[in-house]
Amino acid sequence: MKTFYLTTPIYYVNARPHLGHAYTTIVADAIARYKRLGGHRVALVTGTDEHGQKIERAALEAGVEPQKFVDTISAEFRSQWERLGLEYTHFERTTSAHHRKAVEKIFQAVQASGHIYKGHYRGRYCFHDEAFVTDTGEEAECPLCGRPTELVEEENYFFRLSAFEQPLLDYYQKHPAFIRPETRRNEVISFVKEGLRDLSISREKLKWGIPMPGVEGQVFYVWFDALTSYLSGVGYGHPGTGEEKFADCWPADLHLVGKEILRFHAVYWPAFLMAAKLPLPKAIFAHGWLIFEQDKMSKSKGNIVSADPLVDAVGIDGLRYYLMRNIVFGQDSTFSYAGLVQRFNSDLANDLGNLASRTLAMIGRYFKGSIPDPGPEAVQESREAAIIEAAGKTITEFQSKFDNFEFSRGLELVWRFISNLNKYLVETEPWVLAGKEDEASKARLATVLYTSAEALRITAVLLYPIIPTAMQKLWAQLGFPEPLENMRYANLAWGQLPLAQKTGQAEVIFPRLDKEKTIARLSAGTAIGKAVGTAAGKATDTATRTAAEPASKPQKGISMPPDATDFITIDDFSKVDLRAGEIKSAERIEGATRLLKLTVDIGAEVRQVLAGIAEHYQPEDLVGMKVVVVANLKPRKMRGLESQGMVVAASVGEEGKPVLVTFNQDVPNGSKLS
RNA sequence: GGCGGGGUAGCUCAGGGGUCAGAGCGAGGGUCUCAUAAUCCCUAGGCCGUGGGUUCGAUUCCCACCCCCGCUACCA
Repeated sequence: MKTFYLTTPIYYVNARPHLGHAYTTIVADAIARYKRLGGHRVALVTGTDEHGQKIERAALEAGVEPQKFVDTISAEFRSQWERLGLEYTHFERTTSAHHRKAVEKIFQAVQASGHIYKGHYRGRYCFHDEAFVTDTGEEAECPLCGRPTELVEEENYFFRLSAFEQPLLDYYQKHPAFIRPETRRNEVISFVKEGLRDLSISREKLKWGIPMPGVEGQVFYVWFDALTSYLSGVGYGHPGTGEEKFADCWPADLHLVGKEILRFHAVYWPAFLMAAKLPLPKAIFAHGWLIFEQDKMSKSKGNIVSADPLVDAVGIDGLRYYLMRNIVFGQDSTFSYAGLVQRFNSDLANDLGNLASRTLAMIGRYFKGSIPDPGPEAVQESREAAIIEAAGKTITEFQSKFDNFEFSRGLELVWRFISNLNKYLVETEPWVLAGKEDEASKARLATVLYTSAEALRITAVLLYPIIPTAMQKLWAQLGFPEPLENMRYANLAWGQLPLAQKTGQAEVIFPRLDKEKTIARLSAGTAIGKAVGTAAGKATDTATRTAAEPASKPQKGISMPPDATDFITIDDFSKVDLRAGEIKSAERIEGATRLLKLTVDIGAEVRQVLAGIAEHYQPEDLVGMKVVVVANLKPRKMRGLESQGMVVAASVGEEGKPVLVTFNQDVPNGSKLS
């Protein structure tokens, strides 16, 4: 059988590893373990994407060579995975020598098939975001930052993406499971149907990249370089043994990506591969984002959640379980400390942990810690038959859910089984049986505790991919000397718990957490970036969206009170020219749901100001209202209209409902606030 | 604007033309005592977004509307 090969994205090193990165990688690790128990050899490649202008610049600002800069951050990713106990077979770096060979090789293959040509790239460019801006008119502003863009032109090499429109559509059609979830697949198809433009794959002005072979002064542009890591990670372009490994692994069985980079994986990547005459990956799964509780954590303040404090609070398995169980894989999910702690207590501590604890305690007490003999079938009752049947069903259905990426559903099934067992113990009352002297009761007691222990054994095997450490502990407590990871689902069936096996040392596997205290502790110490200053710390500031990045939107809501390092001086404050103004007119803007166009009299002049308050204010209610205007804010165009300032409003609640600031007595228009 | 997804109990969601619309969590009450003050049992009376239509009957089908979200290309 071919090795099951899956990948995480290779993470861009302009941001330190955070919970979003950890999420993707944890899922990948869980799938890898699951596949191993399913009898597959598994290759899991993760890594870091280390080229590009952002990196070049961040290194410059940090005062180090780019290579040194990326070495530092890349190492942080590896140490993060180590702290999380994540196992991968290869960590690819795009600055490695063999990756460079792989990029050259695939480029030559694509070139040989005639899909590369030299052309001129002409477009508007935002220097701040280092982004090319398309589909905009003259003097367009950057959609990301609002700053003006400049027209640039350079000679580039292009990939003839347009030639792959139909082949891609055909491929999607023939392989319905290629892009998942379904809704993402629809998006990709509709994107491709609108027509594909050729893609420039090289850059002239960029220095920090892989040089294009045979061409002076051009380096590969991001995706041609980055995506190829999926090939170089399993030996593509490596001389010697690489060939063999590549043949065993490629095509990849699964690329796990965040939804924000799906298009590159579902359109560009297959097109590159088709052009290079390489087989296409079997599946690409785009997961959603973790949306952080906005009043507790705020990206704008730079305190993106790191996985480390979460692990300190609930353990690696607690975090893994939460992410796999609480999130419907593929969908966005709100992340909250309360949810994390609650899941831990109710599912892991109360249900599973307690079941293990009570079962093993009774076996210890009533049978001197040796697995009792359930006796002949005659002494068993319909209750046991029901448990046995439920176990069988759980084993098969759990796998069918997991095979279909429905992790939360699969776990739900296991917990239904666990719940059955807790109920079973209450109904059979082994502690009562233990107090009786007759033979029938003794036999019954043995049956009940065997049943419970055997059910735990099966549960441990099923749950190993999700909560490996805890299940290995349970495994040892059940008395098994060999590692749990050697088990195979194919052999998993009722009745394999060896009789008279001595159980191990009893120990609580999931100690219940004090909810209030844990949440308080988490709220106090989850920020990264500030406290952990290194030469590379600057990278956080330029963080852009990466896989599973939290909070894609500008943060609203109540942010944390500033700590001492956030103080500004009075001079800083006085840079902001705040003026009292009177709203003279207000009207809706066609096609805009949130924006209102206001004219505000600020004394010396009347300004046109656009405000995103249409959802909460009626235009007619605003006229005549005194408001506070930021008068020296750089004008910016929105919806084709220029906004010459902003009105100040409180941002209330999770939705950030705006409440305009006004005065409690009349003030002349133009009064300066200080 | 176009395309796609969605609006169901406090929360996260499932369901699907017809017995009282479901689950988990949370909350309230009760129970046992083997166990991690855990388990187990009972309780929640939710206009199933709004308005029409089809039908003996719609939350489930159709139409319109409102609201939310995603995609609509070269930051990664």
